[in-house]
Amino acid sequence: MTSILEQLQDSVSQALLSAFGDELANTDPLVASTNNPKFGDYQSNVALSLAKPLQQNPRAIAQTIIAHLQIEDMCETPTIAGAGFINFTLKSNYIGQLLSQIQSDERLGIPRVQPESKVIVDFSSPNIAKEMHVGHLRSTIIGDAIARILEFRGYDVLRLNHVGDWGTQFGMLIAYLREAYPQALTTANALDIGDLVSLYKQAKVRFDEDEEFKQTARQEVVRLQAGAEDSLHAWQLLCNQSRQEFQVIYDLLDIKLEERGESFYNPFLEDTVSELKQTGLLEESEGAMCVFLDGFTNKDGDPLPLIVQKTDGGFNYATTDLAAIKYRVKEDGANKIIYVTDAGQGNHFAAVFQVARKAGILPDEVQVVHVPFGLVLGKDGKRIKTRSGETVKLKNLLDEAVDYARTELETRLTAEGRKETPEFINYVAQTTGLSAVKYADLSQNRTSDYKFDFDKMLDLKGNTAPYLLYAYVRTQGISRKGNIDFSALDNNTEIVLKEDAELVLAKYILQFEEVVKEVESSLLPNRICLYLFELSQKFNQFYEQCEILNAAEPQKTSRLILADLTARTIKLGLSLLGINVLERM
RNA sequence: GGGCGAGUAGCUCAGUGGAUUAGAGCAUUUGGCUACGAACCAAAAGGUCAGGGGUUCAAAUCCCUUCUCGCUCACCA
Repeated sequence: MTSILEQLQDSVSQALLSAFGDELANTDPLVASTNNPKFGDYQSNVALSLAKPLQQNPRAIAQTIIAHLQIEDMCETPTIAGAGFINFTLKSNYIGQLLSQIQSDERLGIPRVQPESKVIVDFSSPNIAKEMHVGHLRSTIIGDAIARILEFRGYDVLRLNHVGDWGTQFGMLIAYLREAYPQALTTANALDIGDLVSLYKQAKVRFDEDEEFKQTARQEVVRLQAGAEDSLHAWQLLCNQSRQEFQVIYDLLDIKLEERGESFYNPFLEDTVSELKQTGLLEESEGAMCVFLDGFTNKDGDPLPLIVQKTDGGFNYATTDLAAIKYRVKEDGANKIIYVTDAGQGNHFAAVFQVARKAGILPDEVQVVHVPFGLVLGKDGKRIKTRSGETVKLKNLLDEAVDYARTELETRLTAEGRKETPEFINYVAQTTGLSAVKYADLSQNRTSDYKFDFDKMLDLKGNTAPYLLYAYVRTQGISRKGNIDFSALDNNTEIVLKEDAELVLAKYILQFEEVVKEVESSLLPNRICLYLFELSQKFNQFYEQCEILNAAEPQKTSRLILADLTARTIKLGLSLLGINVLERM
């Protein structure tokens, strides 16, 4: 289905064309929904912007546009307000028709993109031998939501987990274990992940303080990259152990990912560097092989390099990222590559993208997008640091969220005198708790820093997952109470919309398509959250004001359809965020 | 010092050029359960959109500038 917004845009564009000719063929019709119901449902501001080029009074222009508009089916006669705003009010029978259309469609009228194209979403990407922390949580939750949205829209999405299983940090750990806990390098699961984390910290301290150890660690990386068997074996053991830990989190959060770590690109690193050499971009500087960048300078104003081969001969993450781009373009056939990482890596990606373009590794027609997100701050507003100690353990965090939800649920059950099975309680607590964590993260604009606050995150009121879940539960309560099968509702009945609350809800349901399409390009899932929250509010108002089960026909069926469409929109919307609904809670 | 980002109600945040009155939620105050689940709804109160210039018929939004805060600036990722 073409969204109402798109229909109006097309109509206004057509009217501009027939009224003023071809010069206005590419003029943005400036249609948007109104921010105040007294101005109708949609508005176009195009007349004001045309006043100067056309040398006419904007109200006169608006009048001319209206005279050429052909939208009798959708709208009442448009009106002119203020300086020259054109206001559109949808006809209620047209709204009813649209609702009937989406009612019979599993996708609620939202089309798939044509033609299908391939998108890689690179997200989560924890580091081997380290525990996942809240920063990975953001990447994981946001990346998963973006992948789900694009999948729903019909893109061929490849979800890649670019795990940190290579590089200097790794040599550092193996070098340290070799001297401190050699058995860990030969025996599976000799240490648990918590030990590995603290050993990593110790190794890091030595690496920073002890020049000799630093050299040893770097040599270890080189040995690894050269394929030394004992190093590889140790590395494999550590990876497997970490992998099991990650999977616990992914299972809990219902995240599907294909692991393709940095090491995967190891065989291609040398070729990548020689390719750069052939293009003439490569230069040696202070012993390292670099490509100097445009627009990046150091303190003295000199150009900054992207280092692709270190003085010791080892490669680094820039090399890996370049090799990964090449592989993803040539082998995976990606049309677009999305990287979901923290905003601090903005410079790195800008540099890598620039070099990849220059070197011809990244063709013009392939899009690369860094999707940054803000820092994770503690409740005190200070950064929760990755490498310097105190991190929130993800598993504990998630468990705590579920426990909180369970306590709250049990209190409520007691207060209401309800008896539920332990299975029900566990399931509801788990869904509510994990949803709350995901939703708290997704409902904020991802570019801003994220203040990590248990109380706020687990608050069951306001713009939170439980509010939406509860709105959904209410819709299902209607069908239970009235013994009504929503899916069996007659979709040939004319939908009658008379009350304000009905109309407001109906129009808002129809805007979901616009929101999904907007998020598809902006990659800001918080827009979906905001929409779902407002939809739930409008439903609650409708629910409060309009009797449903005891209404007379044809109101009753119309209202049941509204309830069903609300429910399906919430369910679909939440599924795009990786959140499951509950029938009862 | 350079680059990037941020500064909107007591708190957490929406809002990437449009309308007398800048929006939510939380917290505060008040009202509503013998209609489908009150985890709800209704109402009140709360703002020189960091400051100053500019562009525009129209600026929280675009440009310039100052201030404050954060992230980042070659062999970690």
